[in-house]
Amino acid sequence: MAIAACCSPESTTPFTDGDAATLAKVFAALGDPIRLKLFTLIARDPSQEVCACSFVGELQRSQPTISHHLKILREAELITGTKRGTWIWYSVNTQALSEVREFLS
Amino acid sequence: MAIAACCSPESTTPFTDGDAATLAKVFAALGDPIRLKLFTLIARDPSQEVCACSFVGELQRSQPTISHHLKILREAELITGTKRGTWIWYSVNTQALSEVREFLS
DNA sequence: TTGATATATTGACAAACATCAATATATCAA
DNA sequence: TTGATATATTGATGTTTGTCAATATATCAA
Repeated sequence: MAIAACCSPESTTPFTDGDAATLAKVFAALGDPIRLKLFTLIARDPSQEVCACSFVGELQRSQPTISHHLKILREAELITGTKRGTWIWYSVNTQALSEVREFLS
Repeated sequence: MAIAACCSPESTTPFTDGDAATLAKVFAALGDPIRLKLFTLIARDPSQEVCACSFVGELQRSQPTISHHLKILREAELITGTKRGTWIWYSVNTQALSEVREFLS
């Protein structure tokens, strides 16, 4: 039987479906060029004070599109936004980031 | 003018469109639960000798679907496959992996 | 050569996604 | 309150994606 010759007798699935889905969601959030730029802009901003209006001009996407992408990054818990007045201040969730880094090690 | 009050005078886009697309492709490759499991199975296998037939049984997807996902991981250069006889031996591209890790630092 | 097996490709389809225009909500300033 | 602005939501549309059945290609063994 070729199956027996080829397949390991039993390899355990690396993690639960839930864990895989959660982690995949994080990677998928970074798996779009616009979101990757958004994330990098937020991560590299020393003041960590960013409003979406700057993103619109820089990334050449409409305001609803930027808003949509920021939501996906938020839901993946890669960034957090704090509303202060009319603006929202974004910063990177370093905890989530280090978990991703740990997975890749 | 609120624009002037809110936006930084000029923040440079983090990287070129090409670089963003390439890196996004890598993250997108990991942005699916099945591919995340595939990648982990390959990465954690001490022998680094894996054939797709084991993946089919383990991940409960058809052979064409597994083949399709492996192709996406290969095209993102996260894994490499070496054909020896009828089987393909997969291993993780550690170079690409460390580049991703570096980006997240 | 013939049969069995490992993997890839094609074609099709439903679901998810990226995008924008229009509209809504919330906050500040006058 | 009224006007301006920052952000979110809705609805629509074209594109991409995940999936499988069917088929093709390649390799090994008898």
